Amino acid sequence: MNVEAIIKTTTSIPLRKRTIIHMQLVYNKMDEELTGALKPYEVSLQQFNVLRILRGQKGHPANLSTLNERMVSKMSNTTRLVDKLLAKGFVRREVCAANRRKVEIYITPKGSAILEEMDTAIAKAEDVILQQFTNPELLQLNTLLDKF
Amino acid sequence: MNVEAIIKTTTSIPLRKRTIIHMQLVYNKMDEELTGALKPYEVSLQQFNVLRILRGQKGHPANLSTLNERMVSKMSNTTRLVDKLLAKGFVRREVCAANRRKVEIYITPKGSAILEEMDTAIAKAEDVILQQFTNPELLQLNTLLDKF
DNA sequence: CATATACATTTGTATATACAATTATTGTAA
DNA sequence: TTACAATAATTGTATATACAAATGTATATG
Repeated sequence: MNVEAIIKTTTSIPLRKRTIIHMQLVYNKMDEELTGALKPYEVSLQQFNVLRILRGQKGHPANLSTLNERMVSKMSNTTRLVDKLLAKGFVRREVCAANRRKVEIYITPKGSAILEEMDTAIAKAEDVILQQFTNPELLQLNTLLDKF
Repeated sequence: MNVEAIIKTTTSIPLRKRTIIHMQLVYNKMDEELTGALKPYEVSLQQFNVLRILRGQKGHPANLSTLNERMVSKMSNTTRLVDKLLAKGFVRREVCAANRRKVEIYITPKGSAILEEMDTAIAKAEDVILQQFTNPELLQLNTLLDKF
């Protein structure tokens, strides 16, 4: 990926600015690839992320604030995101008996099944995104990203 | 930035998946910092980007498709983005005389003045974002990002 | 016990963006 | 020249997201 070619500029960009633009370009590319992989399932990356979190609960329910904490991209409206998953039958939502302010959200068997298919699609997309990288390079990249 | 701590997971994430999540987290953090820097000026990152492109034209106009080509994050509705800059008096829009399908967009003196202020704010935000990096590390990071 | 405060989620509203269809203009080929 | 295709921008509409206010429930304090 050549930054200057993509944003069609001839003048050279200072290193710091270039780094930030670079990150944005890579993110856009990644996002496009991942979102595309999920398109057949008609779920967004955010919705996929929530389903994965719910699976990680291994039968235990999660409430909205827990979901929010664990989401890769926090958002201000998890209620409506869960509404969409609910409409598709991928999750179940109940009022928490012990504390009726809370809700308990579970992934359904239907949600689990579709999630497994999505996993495969996402894994493929990840391979495409990272195809140029060797393992040591990925480690190196992670080390650098830790500095942010 | 510790990925596992941020998304509050105890299980270890495979390197490839971790890299992608890492990129998303860094992007979110960057975006928050940059958007925050622009908040006092009530422009979005996208609008800032367009103003910068227009300045780069050095008096020459840009039409919508040119803007779209050069934007860091492409979008499907540059018309309305320019509408907002127009409403603030930061740009001027004219029908191209040579080809009346095209429009010619110029940055106004008011837009240029405010853009200079934004530059300062953005430069500060960039410093905050990259404060942990040495120059060689930034070069190394750019080299790795090129692989995407 | 009554009242105030904190908590968890939901709802209203404004704004942003994506995608498709439409309009207007220009270029091209029979 | 006329008809058709290509180009450039705009508009309509649906969906997404942010932010603030509202709702309902639980906890703490006098």
